[in-house]
Amino acid sequence: MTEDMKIDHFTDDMRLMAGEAAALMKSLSNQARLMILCQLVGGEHSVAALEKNLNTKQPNVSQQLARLRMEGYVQARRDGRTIYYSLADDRVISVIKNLHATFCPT
Amino acid sequence: MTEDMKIDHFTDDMRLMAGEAAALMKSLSNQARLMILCQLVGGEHSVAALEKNLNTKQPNVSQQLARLRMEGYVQARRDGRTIYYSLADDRVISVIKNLHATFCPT
DNA sequence: GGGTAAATATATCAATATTGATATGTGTAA
DNA sequence: TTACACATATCAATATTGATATATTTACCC
Repeated sequence: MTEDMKIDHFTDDMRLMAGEAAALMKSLSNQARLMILCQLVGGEHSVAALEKNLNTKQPNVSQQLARLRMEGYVQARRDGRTIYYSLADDRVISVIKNLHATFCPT
Repeated sequence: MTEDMKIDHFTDDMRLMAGEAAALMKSLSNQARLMILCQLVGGEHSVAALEKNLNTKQPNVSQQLARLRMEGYVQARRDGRTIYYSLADDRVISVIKNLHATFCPT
C-alpha cells in the first residue's frame, strides 16, 4: 500500500456514509440524548426510569425519545401505561460503547 | 457483577464525561468537519488539500478548521504560505476510526 | 359505564445556536 | 507590489433547545 493510497479523495458513496455518520453524531450531540442512549445500552428502560437520571423534566425526555425514535435509533414497547424504550440500531451501540471506553475512566 | 450494577444512576463525574462527549459529538455532527477529520486520520493536510475533497468553498473550510482548532481537536503548522493541519486529540482519532469501521463497508 | 389519576406524548414558542455565503483582511513568497 | 494561501468578519436563513401547556392512553375504583 503506497503512501498516496490514503484517503485523499471521497467517492459519492463515502460522502453518503459521512452524511449518515454526521446525522448520528448530531443525535449524540445533546447531553440528555447521549445519557439516554447510554442507559439503554444496559437494556430497556421506561420513560420514568430514564427521567430519574437526567435532571430534566418529563416532556423533555419524551421529546428526545421521540426524536431518537423518528431517526430509528430507539424503539418503543408498551406494557400497560408504561412505555419501555430500547436501542434499535447496532451502529448506535457501537458508537456509544466506544465513547464509554474513551471517555469513562476505569 | 449483579444485574442492578448496570448504569442506572449517573454520578457528577459521569455527567461531566457525558457533557464532554456530547461536545465532541457536536463537532462531528457536521459533514464537512467530519470529512476533514477523516482525511486528517491519514496524516497532516494543507487547507487546499482538504478543500479539494469537500464541495465547499475555502472560507467554509477555514471556518470549520478554526472551530476544530479552538476546541483543541486539530493543530496547525505553517510552512511558507501553506498551513498544514493535523489531529491533536486521541479521543477524536478513536471515535473517527470507530465511525469508519461501523459506517464504511470493506 | 363515568370519573379520576398515572404514564407518556404532543403542541407551541421564545431564546439561542448553527449554517454557509460574501466580502475583506493578513501573512508570505517572488 | 502583485499574487497566493489562508484567516476573519459579518450576516441572513435556518435549526435546536428546553420550557409550559395540553392531549392521549390505560388502569382502577365506584
